[in-house]
Amino acid sequence: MATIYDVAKLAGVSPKTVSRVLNRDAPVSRKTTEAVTAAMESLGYVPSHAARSIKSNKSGLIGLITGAISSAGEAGSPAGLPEIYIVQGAQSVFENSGKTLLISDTGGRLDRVPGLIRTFREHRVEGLLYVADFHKRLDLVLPGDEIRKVLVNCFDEHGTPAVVPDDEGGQYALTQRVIAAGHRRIAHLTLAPTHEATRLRHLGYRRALDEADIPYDASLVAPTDLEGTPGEHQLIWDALNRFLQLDQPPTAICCGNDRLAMAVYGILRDRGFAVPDQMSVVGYDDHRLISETLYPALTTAELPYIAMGARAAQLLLDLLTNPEAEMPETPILVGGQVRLRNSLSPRQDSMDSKIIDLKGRSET
Amino acid sequence: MATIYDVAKLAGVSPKTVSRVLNRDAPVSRKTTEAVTAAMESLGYVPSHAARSIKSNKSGLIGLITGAISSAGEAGSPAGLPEIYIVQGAQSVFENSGKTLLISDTGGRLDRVPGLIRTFREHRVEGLLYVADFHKRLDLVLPGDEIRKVLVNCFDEHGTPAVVPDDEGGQYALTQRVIAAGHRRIAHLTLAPTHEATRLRHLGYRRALDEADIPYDASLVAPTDLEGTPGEHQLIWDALNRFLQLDQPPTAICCGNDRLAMAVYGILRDRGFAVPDQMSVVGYDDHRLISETLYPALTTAELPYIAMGARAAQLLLDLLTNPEAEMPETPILVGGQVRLRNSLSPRQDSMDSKIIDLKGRSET
DNA sequence: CTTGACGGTGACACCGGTGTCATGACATCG
DNA sequence: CGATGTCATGACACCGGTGTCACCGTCAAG
Repeated sequence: MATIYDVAKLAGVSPKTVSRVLNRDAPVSRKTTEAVTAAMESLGYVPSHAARSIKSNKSGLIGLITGAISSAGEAGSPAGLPEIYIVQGAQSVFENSGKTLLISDTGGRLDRVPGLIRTFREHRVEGLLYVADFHKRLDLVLPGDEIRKVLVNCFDEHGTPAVVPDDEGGQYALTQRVIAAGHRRIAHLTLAPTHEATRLRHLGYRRALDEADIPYDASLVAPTDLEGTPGEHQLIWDALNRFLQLDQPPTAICCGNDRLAMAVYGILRDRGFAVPDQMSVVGYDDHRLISETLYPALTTAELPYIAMGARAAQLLLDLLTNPEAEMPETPILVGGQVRLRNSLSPRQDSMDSKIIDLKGRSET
Repeated sequence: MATIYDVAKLAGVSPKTVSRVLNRDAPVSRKTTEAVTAAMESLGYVPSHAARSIKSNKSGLIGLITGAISSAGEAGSPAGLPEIYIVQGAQSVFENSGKTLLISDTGGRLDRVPGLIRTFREHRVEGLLYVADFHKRLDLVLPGDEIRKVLVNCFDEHGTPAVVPDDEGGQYALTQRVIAAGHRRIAHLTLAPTHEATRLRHLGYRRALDEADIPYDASLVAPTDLEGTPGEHQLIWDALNRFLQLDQPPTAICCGNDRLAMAVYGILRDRGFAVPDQMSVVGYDDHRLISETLYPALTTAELPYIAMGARAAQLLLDLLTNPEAEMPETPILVGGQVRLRNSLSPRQDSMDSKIIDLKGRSET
């Protein structure tokens, strides 16, 4: 690989002058510039990032740690492949700022993190993004203060800057839409109760009910702890069965995520319920592979992964550029859209006239 | 960030001795080693990759170009997010060889590739993987011979080393299983005819039919050109409708991928066909998010993305380690498993007694 | 005509490691 | 006991760039 000395010799100038042409940091005569440019061209010269960075002490690298890539492969990963979208959002922001992303994945094993951090430090990364596979609290041992860090899709107790989805607000907005369609018996088939998202989304669900003066009914709520395990279909089947045998069965079901909704479609139809005519179903995530392909297409709340990645990248850049920038004390919430599709239909059941209650009520 | 000089001063030795302790490339007394190690520890010293690589002229970096990350975000990406699995497979191999992956994505725009290559060359990457979003031929302008390249999930006309899925063999094995379950009227709902995978899988489908002496019936084959477009459901609906109105309708449907199978589930049920009792359905890809979650779970052929990524990484390492290594002339085929799940059931239809034909016939 | 400013250029040191070679202290061996 | 070899260590140059400073013209202002 050609060096700056090769270029200098070929152009008949000093290396420093070549450097000046490269960086345009001092006046160079037009004639010299042309000679140097021609020499670079003919040698296929590309400056060495390594040589630059030892001198400048700036690597221009950002480290990103994720479990997405590996955890995606094996069964039991609860959220599918979302982290990739986060990476995408971050990529686009960094690319425009001349930073290069160094991506490593944990292979799903947290004990690999120290090794990855070590590699990052060898490369003198300027900042670090840690991306979790689903919204969670964690207690990682991340490197000291010399590297700026931002957590994405997770948060810790030490006040590390973090960007997370607005699960409460998302479920609230989605449930509002279900209510607006006339439903008042709305089931909530949640994810595992230990998930942060489950807790927050349930709060949003209840807030929407409260605002519509719909009494909360615990018998309309069921968790589906297991994810990706063989017993999962049975668990969902049992939960649905309980809903359907209630005196006043639900007319709509909010599912913890799109994947759950996909399973619910199959089971409902197996039991002779048409979606959405006899039962409306909504999901969460807007995992398009599912939400757009299911028949009928699924109404769902967007989990704004791309925006989260971009927001986190922007935050990290701000922290790097402006050392005095105030670190956000609490996680930054990123909200998503409600995607209305065909799986949510106005309530057909005309026996129940309580729908009148809803009229005359304007949005809060 | 501490340097080797800081460590040397603290330990009371020369920088070169610290270097020896780091690399264990010359004998160092136990006492000195301990002093140096302690100094490194207390300073939090990590050697600079940049300084090492200018001297050694080896970066230890591998560049990977993908459209996965970005193309995943927008609608219309045919294959979902598969490239990530390829990245995973490659990651695991490189990690064990001390290589670090530099990942860039095209944002779905091929015109960005030259810029990415330029960045890679600045970083002096030793090798390059190009990962396509689905099996295709392409004609990329990749950098010259100084960088070793391997194409993954794609191939070109210039004999660039490539690793691709064995679509023909996969569809063949899958169709064999469908036949073994007793089906003889087997529809094939393909992807867009322009896809390489479509052509190859169709060959596999026909080979399996031929070997079982089942005559090929063109009326059992329909393409679904559009993917991810609004008219898609309608197109699938029409194709299924034609199948079902045949004199001898199919008892099993091979779908071009799992996504298509998911849509077929919904439409079949809408029309009152139970899966798999009245119609067996199989997919392709083994996209677990779909195949394991659909109800009933989907029989499908694995698209061995992880293995492809690993194979490509291994090939690239071989080419790097052994400069004389022979470059494979034709793309390397990687085969996958058939995943048997509940969507394929033995043919129930007892009116048709041709099933007898199959008895007495042992596998070929 | 002298002086100073500025355009244009090169010599040289330095960034943080590593390869090469030299050196001193011992241990081994004939 | 001197020659030789090994262990342990350091001095120094070098990798490929860039910051600093000095230098030489030229041209305009005083």
